[in-house]
Amino acid sequence: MANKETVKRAQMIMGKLSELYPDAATELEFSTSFELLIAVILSAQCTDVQVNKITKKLFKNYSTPGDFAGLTPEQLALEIKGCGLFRNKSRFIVDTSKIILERYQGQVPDKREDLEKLPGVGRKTANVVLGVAFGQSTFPVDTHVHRLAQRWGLSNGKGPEQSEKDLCQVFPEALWQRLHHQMILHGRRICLARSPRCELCGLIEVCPSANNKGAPK
DNA sequence: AACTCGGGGCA
DNA sequence: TGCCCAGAGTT
Repeated sequence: MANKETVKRAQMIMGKLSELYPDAATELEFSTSFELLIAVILSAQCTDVQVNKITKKLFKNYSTPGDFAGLTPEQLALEIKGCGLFRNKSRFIVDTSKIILERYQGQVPDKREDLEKLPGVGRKTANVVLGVAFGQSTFPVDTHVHRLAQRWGLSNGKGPEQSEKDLCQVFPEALWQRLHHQMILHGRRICLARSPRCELCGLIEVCPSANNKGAPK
């Protein structure tokens, strides 16, 4: 359990983030849970804007797990160029579509254990799908969220799963999805991985790592 | 634990 | 023009 100081700092951070990024939410556009799943797989190491361009085009020609299961990875690779890692992603998507078709009657599973068995779906992707498509309370932790949790002293550097646990302890459940997006925005714009732009940061009074004083990097 | 995939975004 | 990834799988 987090100590009192940590909880208090978390509350202040939460307040600042809601001022800085009041409307943060997923930018992924989708009309079915399957389309969301594909979009999230495509979004690895890539922006949501770029993913939206690709999925929009893609789903004019293919829309169901059956459609994608009928493709070869090489065929699909041609359709999803532009979001990076396309050979891996096309293989993941074809294999995942086959499994959804054969094992889950064409429906995207809504249980974590099932989602995480799908090729290309790890903890972070499963958390996004569970949260956005199925309305479950999850805190997706990517590299940005993990890094900020360390710098803010809300977690102890034992990997993203530990960050997820710790963040869920100190932040109210109703705000997990929003905080996830707020932290991603802040991580990309201000709290950069290599050289954080503390001079532009609105959380400088609250951050134990601000300007490299003390605390985790 | 380190490596791989890849084109967009940004300095 | 070079560097870093809005991750997950493999070795």
